Amino acid sequence: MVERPFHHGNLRAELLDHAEAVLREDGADGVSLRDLARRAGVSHGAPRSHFVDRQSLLDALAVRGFERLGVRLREVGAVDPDRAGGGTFEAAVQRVARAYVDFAVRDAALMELMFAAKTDHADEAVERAAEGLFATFDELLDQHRPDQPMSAHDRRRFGLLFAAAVQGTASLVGSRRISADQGAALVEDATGILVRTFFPGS
Amino acid sequence: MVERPFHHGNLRAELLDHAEAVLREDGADGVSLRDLARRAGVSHGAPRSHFVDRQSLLDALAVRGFERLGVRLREVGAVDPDRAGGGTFEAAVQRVARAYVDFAVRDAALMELMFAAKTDHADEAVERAAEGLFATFDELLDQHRPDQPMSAHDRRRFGLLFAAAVQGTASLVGSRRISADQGAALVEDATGILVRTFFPGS
DNA sequence: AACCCAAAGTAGACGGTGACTACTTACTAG
DNA sequence: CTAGTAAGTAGTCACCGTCTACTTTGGGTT
Repeated sequence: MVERPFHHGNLRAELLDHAEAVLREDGADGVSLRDLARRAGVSHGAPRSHFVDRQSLLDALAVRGFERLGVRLREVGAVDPDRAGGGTFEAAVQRVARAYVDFAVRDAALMELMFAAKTDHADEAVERAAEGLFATFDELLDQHRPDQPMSAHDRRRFGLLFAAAVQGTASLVGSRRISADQGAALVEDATGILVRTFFPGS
Repeated sequence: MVERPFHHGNLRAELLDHAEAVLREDGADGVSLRDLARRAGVSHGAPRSHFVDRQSLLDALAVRGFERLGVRLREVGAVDPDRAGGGTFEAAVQRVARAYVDFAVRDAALMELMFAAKTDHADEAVERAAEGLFATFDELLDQHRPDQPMSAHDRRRFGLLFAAAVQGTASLVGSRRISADQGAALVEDATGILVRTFFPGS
């Protein structure tokens, strides 16, 4: 790391890292390309080599967010009989729901970026990343109890209902309309209702 | 309305009207105090007499949004036996849910403002307006069928679950993760499940 | 009627920002 | 060795939010 006259290679990632920190601290409005350049010790025009736009920087943050959230949900969502706290399908869904809301609490501003209302047409990479997250939901649902098969129609319903429940709770918590604790209880309640509705036998 | 050298009285409302239009057209980022002043035919410093901040203008928009949404939901939420399309409790809840999502579709950017992730402490007026909306939910629930009384605990649960469902759907639709039609079907499904869970007899 | 005073609007300035352009440096493939 | 390209620099421009000092307006007070 000796005296690099020109930055060498990882500026894009460094900018995104700083941006993530600023985002957590001051929200999306606090994210300025010039400030990020300053933090990276680079001229104010340098970010333009990696992001044509300020919006494209924010989009890249959103993509990262979707990926990070997806990884976290997959970590937590496996139906593992040996896992402490229950290896049932419902337990796995509960863990995913809880992790989703936790993510929204910790990174409320990032979450807002990921689910921002698009006036003009959205960035393609963001859309792909979002679809990837929904695909992760579907993977999770494929772990349901094989003795109670789910029709394709019902799996789709469950996926959407689950997404609405966790996203709604995330939105309410992120905007401080309810507390983080209330959010945790709420999403647990909602998930329980969903599981009992689709798997009455449990 | 003849030749008013100084604007006379309704500038605040006019600014908010223009702001609402710009918000719908270009999103919150497109709302500029100077631009609004220009549209109102007023000097660039004039808005400062009514809004100390750009943020305070946006907060006022959010308050207006909560009020408008509340009015709409009350219009639609009465359990009226004579109403076409069903005077049952479930029908009323369905209409409210549908109106909520419709609002989010039509005014996605405004909705985003209303449920923005607050980094610093929120505006007091916005919080009051938001609480007013939740109070409207509670009013609606008080119309439930008297032959199946609801405990205070369950009413609270229902209110939060309903809020999460409609807000989650609104968020998914507003961010174009699902289409408006999918959102309408989704929120209907969710509401149906909620009603059947809390009023199994229906 | 004269005065005062607060509210509302004007005008100018300052620093910060996103975006654009022309230029330079470093690296790499042929 | 060299040509070409990706990455970074530096300067400029228009716009914006905010601050300050000043002016206009109109309603009460005495």
